[in-house]
This record gives sequence, C-alpha cells and structure tokens, in this order.
Amino acid sequence: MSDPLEELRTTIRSAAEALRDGSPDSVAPTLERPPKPELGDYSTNAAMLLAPARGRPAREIAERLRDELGARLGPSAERIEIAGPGFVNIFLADRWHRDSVVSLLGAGEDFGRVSPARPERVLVEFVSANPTGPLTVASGRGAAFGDSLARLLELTGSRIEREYLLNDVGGQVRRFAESIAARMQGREPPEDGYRGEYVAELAGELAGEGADPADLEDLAHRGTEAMQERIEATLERFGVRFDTWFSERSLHEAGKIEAAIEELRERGHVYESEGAVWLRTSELGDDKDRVLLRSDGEPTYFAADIAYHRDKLERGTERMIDPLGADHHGYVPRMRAAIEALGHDPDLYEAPIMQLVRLVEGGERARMSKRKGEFALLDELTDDIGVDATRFFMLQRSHDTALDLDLDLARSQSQDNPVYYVQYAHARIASILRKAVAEGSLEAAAGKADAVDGARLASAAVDEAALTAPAEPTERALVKRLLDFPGEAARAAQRRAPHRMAAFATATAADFHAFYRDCQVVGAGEGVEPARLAICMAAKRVIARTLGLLGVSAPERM
RNA sequence: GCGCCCGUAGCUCAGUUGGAUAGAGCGUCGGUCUACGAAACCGAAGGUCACAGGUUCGAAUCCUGUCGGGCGCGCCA
Repeated sequence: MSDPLEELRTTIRSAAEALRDGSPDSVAPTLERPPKPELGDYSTNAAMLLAPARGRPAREIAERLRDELGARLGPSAERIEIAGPGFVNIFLADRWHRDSVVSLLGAGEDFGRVSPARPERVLVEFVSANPTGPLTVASGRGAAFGDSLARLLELTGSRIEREYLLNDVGGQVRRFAESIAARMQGREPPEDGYRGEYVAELAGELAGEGADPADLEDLAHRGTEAMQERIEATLERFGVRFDTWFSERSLHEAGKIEAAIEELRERGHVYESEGAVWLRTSELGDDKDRVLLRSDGEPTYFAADIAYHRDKLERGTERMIDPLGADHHGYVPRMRAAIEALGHDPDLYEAPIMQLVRLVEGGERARMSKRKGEFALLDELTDDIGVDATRFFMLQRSHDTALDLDLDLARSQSQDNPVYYVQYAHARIASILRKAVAEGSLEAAAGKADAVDGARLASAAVDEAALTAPAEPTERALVKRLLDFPGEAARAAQRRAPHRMAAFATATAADFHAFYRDCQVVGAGEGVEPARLAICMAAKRVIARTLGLLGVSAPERM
C-alpha cells in the first residue's frame, strides 16, 4: 500500500472490530495527531466509541485495544499508551517513519490520488461574469476558488469540466450596447448603463472599425466579443482555463428554453397568471413562485438558466457546482426547486457562496460596482502583487467569509506575503538538492541539478543504513506532516474548502524550516544523509503539489 | 419584517459531521547567520471562542434565544 496512514487506519479498524464481540454497531474510529508530541505520533478514540455499546469503561476497553494493536503493529510501534478519557496513543518507531518516506516517494504523483472505477462527472461552472466589462477582483475570487476546487476534485477522483456561461443576450447586454453607442456619439451613457472608461475606449475602437452606432445588435455582438477576449486573456494570465465557453444565446437559438419550459409544464409545475408564465417553485422550497416567460413573451434569465442546467444534465453531468457571488445567494432556492421540478435530486446542484472581496485603500473600503464604473480590476491587482500572491491571498480564507484585501499592505509588504513563506521553503529545498548533486551524493536526472528525480532517491534511501538511522523529533514531525497530504486533500475536496490546502502548505513549510534548523542534510554522514535527502525530496514534492492545487507556482530559486 | 453568511489574540483570519492545555500570519518586545538560502528560526506578551441558557464523560463546534455586522428578498442578470 502506498499510503502509510491508510494502512495504519486499517490496522486500527481491524483491532477495534476484534473487540466488538458481536455488538451490532460497527465503529469508525478516528486516526488523529495528538495535540502534543509527548502524547504520541497518532491517537485513536476507538475505545471511547466502543465503550457505550459494550457497557464497559472506555479505559478498560482501551487496554484491550492496546494489546490488539500491539500485536498487529509489531516492531512498527515503539509503545502504546492510554491517556485521558480513553484515548489510545501510538508511538511509532523511527523505522516506520523512514519506511513511510520511501513509500511516499515510490507513489510519485499517485500519492494522494484517488482513482475510483467510475469517477463522478462534475461540472464546475464559475466566474461567468457578464461579458459587458473586464473582470473585477470579486470575479477573481470566484476564479481562484472554482479552479482550485476543480483541481482538488480531479485529484480525489472526479471527472471535471470547467465551464463559463456567457450571458451574451438580455437586458444587460442591451444596456451595454446602448452605452457604447452613446460614447460613439459623444453622449453620456444612460443612467442605468455602463459608465466605465473602458466603454469609451471600446467605442473608439469600434468606431475605427466602422461600426454603426445605430445598429445596437451589431454593437452588442462586437462589444461582448471584445469583452470575452479580454476576460479570457485575464483568466489565462491568472492560470485559469475553461473547457467550455457556453453561450446563453445558443440556448435561445436552439429552442432549448422553450423545450425546458415544456418539460416543466408536462411535469405539472407551470401555470399562467397576469399574462406571464410561472414556475411553482414555492412548492419546492422557494419563498415564492418565479416567472419563466414575462408578459411580453420574453423568457427571464431564470428560464434560460433552467434550460442551461437541464442542458448540463443532458450532457451527462452527475453533479453541478456553481460558485456564486454573495449577491446571488437568494437565487439558490429557486434553482434547486427547478432541478427538482425537472425530476432530479436538488442536492446534486451545489452553489458555494463567495462572500465579498472588499478592497481597503488608505484605510477606506472601496466598494465595487460594475455599473457605476468604479471597480478594481483583477488585472490591476495582479499587476500590483502578482498572480501567485493574489491567488494565495484569495484562497487563504474560507469562501464564505468576507475578505478584506488591504491594497496598501499588499503593495508595501509584498515581501512579507504568506505565499513567499511557502515558496521560500520550496526554493530552499531545491537549493539543498542542488548542493547534494554538486557534492556527488545525489544523482540528477539528465545531468540537470534542478531535475533531481525522486525515484532515484527512493532507491538510494532503501539502503538499510538509511532506513535504520535514528530520526530527530523535527524530522519525524515533518514526515508525519507529509503523510497528511492525501487526507488533507480529500477533506478539502469533500468540504469544498481549498483554503485548507493553503493552511496545509503553510504548516508544511513551517515544519520544513524547523527540520532544516535541527538537521544537517548534506554531509550528515552515512545513512543519515540519504535518509534526510529522501525527506527533502518528499517535502519538496508535497509542497509543490499543494501549491499546484492552489494554482500557485513552486519556484526552484527566488 | 423574512432568508442566507459571519462574530475566535491589538489587526487579518484558521480550527465547526463533538475530543486532550483553542492555533497561524502580521504587529509589539527579546534573542539566533564560521554547516545545505536569515524571504528563516527560537522565546515572551496577548483569549469570558459576541452574550445567555440547554444537550453529555467532554462544546469554539450541536440545539434555543438575544445582540452586532454583511448580503439578498424584481416580469434585472
């Protein structure tokens, strides 16, 4: 087995099962790290879980569990203790730590990867900002979140599609075209139009191409296309790529909106009132019913969005995740209702709500409104503090917490940005490995110092002297941290919480820095040096992959 | 008024399908470069986990209520 922790978990489970004595309840014991190193390498609450069913004190069960575990673990366990209300604390041998690093390196890119026989097909639709203006910082948060979540789900066994819905028809687009036309004719855009400077620039460009300010349809077409290009370029630079750019207009043109309404009607969820066509969402958990077709016969955005999600399902999507801005959270109940009305389980539609990004500048909060034309652009932010820092910043905090981003701080203290802390650890390891190559204790792939290959190191570390070398406390702590990677990634994916990986990256870097302080690597002596080189290699890989899940680079040098 | 989210160190925030003495970064104070990167490390100070009840061996975490903040409540998207 390539995951030492999974192996340990299995051992605990089987020991607990052996103590069940016919009691019907099976147990799911925890395997966790005790709060203090003196309490052992790992601990389990299995005895406390078994106690109620067995009608015996937890500590008594714990003693029997200790014996069962001891027999199963053999020399891997140094000793096993019972503490507190019935925790069973396991102290693992140095040899177990050494062996674990070898398995980690041997697993390569598969370490942490889950490969189910039949992966769930998940469509992550994110950003989907209207193509009526450049991407704002708020969209950037959605982009960072959606992309990182997609990466996490890919790692943990889902088949992912990234999709961007282009709202290229409707009232906002019409107002956008009107605003361009106004600028082309030297007028101010209408009150409810787009007043940003980019509209004037765009008007100038379109005038240069000979566009006709009276032809609003043409302006809408050219305008949204230009904006889409700009959005794509911004996202590309931000490290986000979509598999599909889905045009809302295509739904209209293919008659899919009528088809969706027709299906809802057949299922008995549609009625007419006041000249409009309504969906009875209030019977499916929404506050009130919603309009599908306005009294003028035009479909609402909601109707188009139902058709869109129906289309996703028809394409074979098994789960839909739509990170939404906080200002759209009221939309979720009606979409769930619509999916249920279409005969599907509403739980396969998830809408993580992205709370606001507030930019703080000069001690004041600047709110962003695309329509007023005063907004902070994602491109501007990445110009200031870089893509890595922007992504790391945005993913450091839970998506459901409002994010205060202090521009002054981000600018003036970009050196102290937490992303550098993690990247520095990676670069430091790379530097150690380069040195090891230079001194001949490590063979580099293809003769390039930066391309040290873990597989070679793994084979070097299988040497018996390296496996039995005693391990320092900080060395053992770092190894255990690295072994947490699969579990952390799985939890982050399951909880839809990429920010957990940012925390994990920081913790791993801190553990590495502590290891570095205590443990000489190059020149540490026979047995110890290859063992520590193996740890460095493993740490480098885990940090790089964790940063990769966040979309942040892992530099060899800084 | 109703709904969703939030309230944890001076500041910004982790930790929430119940676990042991509640953590990190920044800021403050004091230390550490004659070994592989000091963008680092070590130590100190700093907390009624908004408040009040409840559930139990055990609550920041679950339940109820109160207070405070954000967002939403269109035949807009």
